[in-house]
Amino acid sequence: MTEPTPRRAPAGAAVLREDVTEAIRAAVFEELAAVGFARMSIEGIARRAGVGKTAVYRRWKSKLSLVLDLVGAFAAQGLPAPATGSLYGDVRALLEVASHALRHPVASQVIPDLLVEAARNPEIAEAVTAALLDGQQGVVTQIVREAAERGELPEDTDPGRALDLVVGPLYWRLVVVRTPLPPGYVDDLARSAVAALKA
Amino acid sequence: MTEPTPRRAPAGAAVLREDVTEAIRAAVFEELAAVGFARMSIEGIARRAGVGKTAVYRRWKSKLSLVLDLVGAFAAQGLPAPATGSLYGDVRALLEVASHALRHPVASQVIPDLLVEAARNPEIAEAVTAALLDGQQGVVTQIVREAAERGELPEDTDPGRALDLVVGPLYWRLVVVRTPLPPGYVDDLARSAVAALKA
DNA sequence: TCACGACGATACGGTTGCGTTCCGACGTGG
DNA sequence: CCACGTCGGAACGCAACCGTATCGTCGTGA
Repeated sequence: MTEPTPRRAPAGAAVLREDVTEAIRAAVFEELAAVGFARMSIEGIARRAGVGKTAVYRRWKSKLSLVLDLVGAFAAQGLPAPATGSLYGDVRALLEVASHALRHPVASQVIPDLLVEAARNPEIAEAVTAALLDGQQGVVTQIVREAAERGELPEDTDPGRALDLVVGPLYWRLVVVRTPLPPGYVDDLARSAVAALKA
Repeated sequence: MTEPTPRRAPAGAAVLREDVTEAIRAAVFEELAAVGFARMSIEGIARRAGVGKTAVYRRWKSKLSLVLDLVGAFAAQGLPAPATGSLYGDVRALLEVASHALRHPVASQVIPDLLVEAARNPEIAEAVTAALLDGQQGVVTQIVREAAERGELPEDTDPGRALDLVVGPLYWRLVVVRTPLPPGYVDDLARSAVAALKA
């Protein structure tokens, strides 16, 4: 007489298993990309990760804290500021990194999804701001400051507006319009952004 | 003996009542802004509109067709193209209209929510594109063409990229960053966009 | 005048996810 | 060597919403 139901795989030990934790993390990103934060469920995450619901609840107390934790981990990474020696070079490098990130299929779904959710949930707003916006703002602020020191930009250039001019068009194109970028688009965009900043 | 439960209000006639239809429409926008498309339910709409679920199902067969119908109604309106006689004036007028729309609390929630949903649902994508993006693209295309005729822009200016440069920064600022606009921001942005286009 | 059909209300069975609680299996650290 | 605590799995009661059906009420158009 064989087992009527297939026996489950060997279980863990008296310590949270890191491979299980990692599987959950990965599943959250996939689920977030596939259905969005609003539709995402703990059951769906556990199903996708191939773990029990209990494994999730043992680590996080809710869907929100789970996502906040993951987003926070992103924030800790930080974003390296380019220092190419010219405003155009710096802007172009920043746009290159950003366009690479926003073309990633998971990121291009997750980021706007969380941004929309942030408009309804202050906790998400804070986490996303810290993870994405603050980093970009910091980089742009530094780029502007260095350009001002070189005399490429006026001293009183507003870094906030600079961020809008540099990142706004790319985000609009990649996330809102969602049309493929023609060759040389990022270069053209960097050129346009520099012209806009100097105006 | 009085009524144990309060009797319901007088009911309708053998024709779909327009006031009920309108109440549902309004409730959909409010619900869409409050909880988003993903979380929105027919029951919630009926509750908010103060009507029975049947009144909704009598008009639309699903949440999706309901939203598609409403979005489609927006598309029909069309967007007037400014003709101020100068590229700066036209761009400024367009940004003025757009910033006014995106500052409306309902629109600033509903539009990005539907755009995110559009990335997952082709039907929503088509409706939103027709309702919002095509209109804006058309206006920008005309503005660019007229500016080219005046010699303000090169003949080969790409209208698609022009839309990115004009609308992108404003959308980023109002919908993504969600920071209040300083005085004169739209004027500065129009100036910057014109400089970017000419570069 | 009166049949028709929309109205709100209510109830139905079904589905999904919630958060919790068991369970037996299992491996690690004391 | 063995107690501890995690493992996946299963089931729990609860809540919300689905889409449909059936009420009695009531206004309109023929």
